[in-house]
Amino acid sequence: MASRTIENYLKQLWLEQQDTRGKYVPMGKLAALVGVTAGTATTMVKAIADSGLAKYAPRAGVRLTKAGEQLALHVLRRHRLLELFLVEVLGIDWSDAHGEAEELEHVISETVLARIDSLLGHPSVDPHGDPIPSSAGKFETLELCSLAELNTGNATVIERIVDQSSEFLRFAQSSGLVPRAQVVIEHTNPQAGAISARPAGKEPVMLSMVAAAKFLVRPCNARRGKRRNRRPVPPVSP
Amino acid sequence: MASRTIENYLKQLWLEQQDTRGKYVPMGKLAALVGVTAGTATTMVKAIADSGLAKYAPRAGVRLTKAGEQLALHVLRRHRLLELFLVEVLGIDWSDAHGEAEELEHVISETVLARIDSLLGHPSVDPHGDPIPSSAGKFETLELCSLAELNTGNATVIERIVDQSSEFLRFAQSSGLVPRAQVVIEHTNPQAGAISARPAGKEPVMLSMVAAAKFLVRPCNARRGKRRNRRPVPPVSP
DNA sequence: TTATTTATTTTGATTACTCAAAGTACATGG
DNA sequence: CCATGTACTTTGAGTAATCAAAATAAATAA
Ligand SMILES: [Mn+2]
Ligand SMILES: [Mn+2]
Ligand SMILES: [Mn+2]
Ligand SMILES: [Mn+2]
Repeated sequence: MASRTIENYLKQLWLEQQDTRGKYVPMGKLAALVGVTAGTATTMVKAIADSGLAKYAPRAGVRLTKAGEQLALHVLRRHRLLELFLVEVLGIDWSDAHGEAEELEHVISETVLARIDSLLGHPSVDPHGDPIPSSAGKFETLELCSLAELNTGNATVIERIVDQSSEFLRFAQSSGLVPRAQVVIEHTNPQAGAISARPAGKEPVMLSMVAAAKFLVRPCNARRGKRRNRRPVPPVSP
Repeated sequence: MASRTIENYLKQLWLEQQDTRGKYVPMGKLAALVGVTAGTATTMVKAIADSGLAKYAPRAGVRLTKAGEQLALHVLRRHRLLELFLVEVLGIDWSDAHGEAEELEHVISETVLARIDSLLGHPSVDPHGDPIPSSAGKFETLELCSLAELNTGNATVIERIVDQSSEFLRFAQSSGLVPRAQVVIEHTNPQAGAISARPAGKEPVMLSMVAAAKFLVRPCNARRGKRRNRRPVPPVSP
């Protein structure tokens, strides 16, 4: 069994290598994500590679093997099911669930996880709209675009929020910008780099393009003029 | 914050020193309970003593200080609330709950614990009938006697079971000898060192005195003739 | 191309926990 | 009062994870 330290490395690696088909994750990046020095990451990655869970290319970076991906997906499944459980069953605040799950994901047994899963009705997304991998390690992502890509007058439903920081989540919740909320784009101002979005039954909210890009929505009908190459897979978060 | 290793030492120490007012717990005993060699226990206990959580007397043993007791009681509270939660909310098997809680007790946050506590309605005993310390670290024990101390014809209610091993718990459950179950003593045979107990609506069960002593009951009216000094506090289990 | 900056790796040390085995204290029983 | 066995402590060594700082490689700028 992988230690909790290694589980964390694997999960961060998976999240990071998701969008970069085939590219290696640089050591510095991984170190920052896990929260250790680069030297520590190098040492750990070599150990992980020795156990067959990753491929390590000195001075280039690291990438999970199939085995490593499977293990990472199981950790991710535990994490996201736990997040949903904490929010839905225990009433833990949305913005705190992530931190709690970060610890629990390493100690929960398969038995308990299975009970949680069935208690929640085998859900497919966590409280942030992030997809939950199946127990077989299968993982599906919807094609979504973000609030930043919509024009004035468009109406959509928020499906997913790709920022786990409690501050941002608290802001999102207090504005009414939560998964499953209907939203209308009131104004777009490309010059100012900002838009105004109004969640159904709430006050309009000003969002910078950076902030707007964190809200993934559906349907994604009307595209802004300049867009040509839609991003293939949205950035993924724990 | 105490590491999970130290939390385990503290909890075992507390359970062990409960009934022995003032006596020191010998190193060998503690080592066996925690599952390490005697040398390891000695080293750890010296560290624990240095941090003020226990008093260590070489060649005599170790005893928790007030501070150590408080910490131990918080771990015990987490353990027992989790056991009840696993059984009541998640439907985990009675006999598995202990092992699961043994891990979870070290990672659950105060916030999550408080939610669990209120979800369960601030319970006072865990699934084995063991009392749950209050969040302030207060701890109450009922005066109970055991099935082994009753005479033929006596009827009582099982309040508590003082053996956490899954095998014993599975046996107890399948026999109907669970907390809150009504039981009648059908026969006592001091010569054979065995009794026969019949749970309401179930078949009678043969129990050795050792096994019978693991079921604590109430009311405790009729005492066997030979008993004079009733045990002050019953043995405690995690 | 050479020099400088930046990213990465290596080295040496530290902390927490553990065991095996050697050494020491002590109760006990002759 | 010595001899011995048992319980306990000490010692030496190992594993997992970490950091700070020195060494190295690669990318970039001059
Ligand atoms: Mn984690
Ligand atoms: Mn999430
Ligand atoms: Mn434990
Ligand atoms: Mn218990």
